[in-house]
Amino acid sequence: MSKSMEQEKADANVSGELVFRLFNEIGIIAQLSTTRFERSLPHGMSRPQFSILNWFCRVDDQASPGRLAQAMEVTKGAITNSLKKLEAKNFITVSPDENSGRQKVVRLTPEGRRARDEAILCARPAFEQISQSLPAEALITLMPELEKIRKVLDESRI
Amino acid sequence: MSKSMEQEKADANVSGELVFRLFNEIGIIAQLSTTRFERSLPHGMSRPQFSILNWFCRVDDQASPGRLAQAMEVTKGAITNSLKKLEAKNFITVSPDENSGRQKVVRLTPEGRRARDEAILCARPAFEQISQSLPAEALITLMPELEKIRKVLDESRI
DNA sequence: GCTAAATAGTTTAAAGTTAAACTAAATTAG
DNA sequence: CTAATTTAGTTTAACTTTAAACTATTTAGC
Repeated sequence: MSKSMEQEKADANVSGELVFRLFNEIGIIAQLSTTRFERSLPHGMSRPQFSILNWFCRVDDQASPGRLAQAMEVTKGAITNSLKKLEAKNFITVSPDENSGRQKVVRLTPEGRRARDEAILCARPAFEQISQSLPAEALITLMPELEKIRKVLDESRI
Repeated sequence: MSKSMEQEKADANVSGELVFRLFNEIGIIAQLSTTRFERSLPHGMSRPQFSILNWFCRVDDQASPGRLAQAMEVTKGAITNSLKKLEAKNFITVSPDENSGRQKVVRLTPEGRRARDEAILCARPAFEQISQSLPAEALITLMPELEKIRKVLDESRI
């Protein structure tokens, strides 16, 4: 046994402290980047609203609210809220599912697709400004690590 | 000129896309980690409330609301809100500044300090569970990069 | 000195989130 | 086949956040 029990405990503390600082840093970055992103979005679109439209363009062209909640990693209530906003803007349609009376089917409208493309165009300058200050290599190293962290949070979800 | 203008533009696009995905990932991690953290906190304490108490323990034993707003990177309104909650719990005191009639002085109370220590104790298991699934080396590599990103966001703040 | 501009905090409105309670529909058991 | 359980979505209450309007104080300019 190369490590004493005390040492292991100390390691755990150090590591716990590290994780804590990590999440603090991530929290602040999320806050700053979200407000910046949202200010650049058109149609009074919010980040969550954009994420849903973007999901439809990248993953599938239809989905139940529950599937969206899982994909976005938010509660069902949050999705109900976002879908209402998007439906009011005619960016999505929500219809009953023929195969299941308790589910619904959400679909992107052509306007929704256009709005998403427009949003990407509007937001690009904000992101590019940042990417100019950050070497791409750093980002490329970062991404897999962050995905790992997300996965751990996901899998140990309560 | 080793790169054509087209290539540079393509790089910018790739980089912009990367930054975008990065912030998306960070947003989800922030959301998941915040809710998990808050569920572990005692006294119905929120992450922002804890952050303020923690700041007093680590940085300075008194501050104006404005200074706290800068440190936490939130608006003044958000700080006003958080300070009210903390004052109601007797975790801080807010008094008029003798040197400036428009400023206030916020101080940690002994109860506040106890609550912060308690919070750290309560939250530790949640963080340690995560740190067991993530190699410490990865976190150590991550931190400076995240700090760099935060700094860029800070400095280019509008 | 007196007016104009900047600064510190508060308040308000609108938005998003979670958690928990609630409805309605589909499964599963017995 | 009926009763209990699980599942899908909605609603509500409580919370946080931003942005903008507003008050009050301080500093600058003339």
